[in-house]
Amino acid sequence: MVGNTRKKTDLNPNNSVDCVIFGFDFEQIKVLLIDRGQNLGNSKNLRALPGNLIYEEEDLDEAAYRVLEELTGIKDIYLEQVGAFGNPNRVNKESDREWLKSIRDEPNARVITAAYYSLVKIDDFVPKAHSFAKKAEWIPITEIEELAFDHFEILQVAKEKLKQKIKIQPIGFNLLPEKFTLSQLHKLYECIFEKPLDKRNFRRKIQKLNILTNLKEKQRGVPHKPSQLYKFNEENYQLLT
Amino acid sequence: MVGNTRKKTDLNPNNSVDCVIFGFDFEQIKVLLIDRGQNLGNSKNLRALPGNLIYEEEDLDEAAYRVLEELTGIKDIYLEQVGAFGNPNRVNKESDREWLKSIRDEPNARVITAAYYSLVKIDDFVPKAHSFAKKAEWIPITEIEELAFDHFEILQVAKEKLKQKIKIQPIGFNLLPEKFTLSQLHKLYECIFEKPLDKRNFRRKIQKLNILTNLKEKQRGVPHKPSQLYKFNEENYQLLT
DNA sequence: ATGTCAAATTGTCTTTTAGACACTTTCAAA
DNA sequence: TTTGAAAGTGTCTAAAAGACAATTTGACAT
Repeated sequence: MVGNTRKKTDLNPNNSVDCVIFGFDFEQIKVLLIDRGQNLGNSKNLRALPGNLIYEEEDLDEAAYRVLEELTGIKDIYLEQVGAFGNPNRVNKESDREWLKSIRDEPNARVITAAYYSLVKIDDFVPKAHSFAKKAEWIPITEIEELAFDHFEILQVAKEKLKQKIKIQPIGFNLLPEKFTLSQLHKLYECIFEKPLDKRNFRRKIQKLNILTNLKEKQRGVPHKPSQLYKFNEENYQLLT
Repeated sequence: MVGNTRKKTDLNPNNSVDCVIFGFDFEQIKVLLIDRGQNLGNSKNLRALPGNLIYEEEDLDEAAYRVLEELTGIKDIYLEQVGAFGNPNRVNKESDREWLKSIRDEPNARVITAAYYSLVKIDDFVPKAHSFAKKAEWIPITEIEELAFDHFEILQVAKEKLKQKIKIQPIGFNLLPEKFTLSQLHKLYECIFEKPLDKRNFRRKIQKLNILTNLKEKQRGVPHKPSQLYKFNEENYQLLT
């Protein structure tokens, strides 16, 4: 699917994709959320997952990649489908209805969404003052209590799928920069599983996978013993399959 | 959602559910498929997964339960979502287009489907000569090579999800009658994993779960040592969580 | 130069789980 | 009573998971 000659009327008014974009800042897991900038008298200005209607001639995965690129400019992102969400009431909050009226041609259409989650190196998308600022923000996952539509529910399911997936496949590297330390990887796993993991056992287990390359290079400028830097070894990883 | 006063015009022309219904006859895994009864000159009469458009006011899960009940008469079935499938070309086979023309008001609509799989006691639905016969049949999964639409792909994904799920949760009981033997359960797991499993190791593992009740009752009329009968122990199972 | 702080790094022992492996028992039918 | 066919059963080994604490290293302050 190429070209940007699509018109708004090529949109499928009944189907959307929504993306749970996970990031990691070495301290906590964050999720990229949209601030819709509503100032409604009574109801809260709830944030939302980035998402949009799909085009009539567009595959679902394709639409998810498109939405992510439109929002963050990032291509070749790690993406997994979470599932389909189609509760007829998913759109019934007053503030959500208001918002749809302002952006959709058919604000009352019943919309079924295909949810995805993606893992992103957090520095690849820094909300800037003049771009999306006030529109897209990294929010710590622990601070998210309520979202627009059924997005909070989607987030919970996505979190669960991520936990399951990372037990089976070492996809965590998608959340880290090229060079990282074992402590950072360790912290990442603790954040995902939401519980402490024994340092020695974790290191043993991850090293046995044989998918880390020691860069023979050390952290610099830290006020304590500097850590070895590693990178993800794509070739060895492929051999596992 | 109650009442059967829905009209055909209440259907959402863009969204459907499709169900992979697994059964087990103590020998192999079977899937309940629809014979669309097409006699087309050139192309094959491909079978399809049971599925249908959803109603505008219907939840996805609800629609899956409805489709299953309409087809089999079975309620309270084990159901899991597989995911959303929305390739714009999923409907492009000639025979599929023909068929849609014969049953849909908007045969050219782009349809995104939410796929589910369900586990069924095979005797709960016996296709009979005068009911669905020639319309719905149990087909051994190993014999399925091609299906209508993208249903073969959906089947593959459903199979994979089932494999993953049953490693974590003992959902296999949904495929067996009230009373069953350990050998039958063993055979079931072998069929799902598509490989032989050691008898003693399997028995040890399943018994340690402590979710089987020995009925102190034996198989009768078999020309060999009769087997103990067991039932699934719901209470102990709940305690595991 | 020396000491202190903070995080990095490392190994052993125990428990649990997975996997390989073969003989005896029990009923029905001949 | 013999035979056939599947049921039932235990041990040993290997691998994985989990608990647990002391030493090392560089930056910085003194």
